[in-house]
Amino acid sequence: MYFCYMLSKKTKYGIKALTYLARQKDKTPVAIATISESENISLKFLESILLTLRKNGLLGSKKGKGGGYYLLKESNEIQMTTVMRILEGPIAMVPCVSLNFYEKCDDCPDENVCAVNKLMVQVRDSSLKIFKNTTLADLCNC
Amino acid sequence: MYFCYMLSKKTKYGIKALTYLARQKDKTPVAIATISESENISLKFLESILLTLRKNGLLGSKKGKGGGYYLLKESNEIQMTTVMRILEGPIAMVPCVSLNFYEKCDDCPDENVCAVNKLMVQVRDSSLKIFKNTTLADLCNC
DNA sequence: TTAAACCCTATAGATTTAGTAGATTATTAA
DNA sequence: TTAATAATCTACTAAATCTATAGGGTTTAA
Repeated sequence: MYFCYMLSKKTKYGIKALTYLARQKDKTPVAIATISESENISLKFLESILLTLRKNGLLGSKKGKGGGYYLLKESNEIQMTTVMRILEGPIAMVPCVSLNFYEKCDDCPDENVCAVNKLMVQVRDSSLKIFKNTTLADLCNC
Repeated sequence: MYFCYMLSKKTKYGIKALTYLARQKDKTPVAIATISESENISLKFLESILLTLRKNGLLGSKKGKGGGYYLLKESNEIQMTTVMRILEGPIAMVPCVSLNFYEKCDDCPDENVCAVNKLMVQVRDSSLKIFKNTTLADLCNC
């Protein structure tokens, strides 16, 4: 059985890594290898994930000995909408329903009559609400 | 920009075809080609979609001249949970969160502490609620 | 005889999930 | 000051899987 609109491992691992960093007491850098071992994530894959999180302003990094990654904000200031948009892309399941990345369907003459649009608008709104009201702090058990 | 946990065209087309059939006054069979032209869906693709909907008990079919597909139930009796599960697969975005197709993640030692699990349970519940409370009739503007 | 569903196979292209190899940078120890 | 070390960063490659069709032939009923 295939899970069709499935969460990618990229996002899954990214969230796990972020919560790992959120559980740290201070903001001293944590090496990729440390997170990789603790969370059972392929090192090189995690490397690329943390890089995109850094490039999108969620993480800071320090090179060289004693280096690693650290959160740039407090964990209760990081909404899951931000995380999801960076790692997974738009929240909407159809482009014609996306707030930030709207695209018209070429097969659909009128969105206001489209059943798919009507249904997915609701799904988008409810998911968005959850992602907005949940922060990293809510997820990291601390 | 890629939509990562995107709705497949299979599901999209399937929902459109179902609402097309729901809008018919009587239950006389409608040919695939008719739906295909009206909804701008590739004929052969639609063929396979309608076939799976029939095999899963949503549609009836009639072969030969004047044949086609028709709804087996009233449109207000067809929940979108059923449609989504047939076309798209499990509602959950992660196997470890699925009600009907649960699978443990091999990387995750304890689901009760897992941030991804915690978040996705909420998303599953809210999506499920929408799909359960929406029927074909709600979507077909009639 | 014709029009329709049915069934099987193949496939280009995209995406995901990595793996491999090496470059660059910063710290630390000699 | 220099060399070693440890870390991030960059770029290429590749297997596996999934999507969205296309083609062609068979069966059934009017």
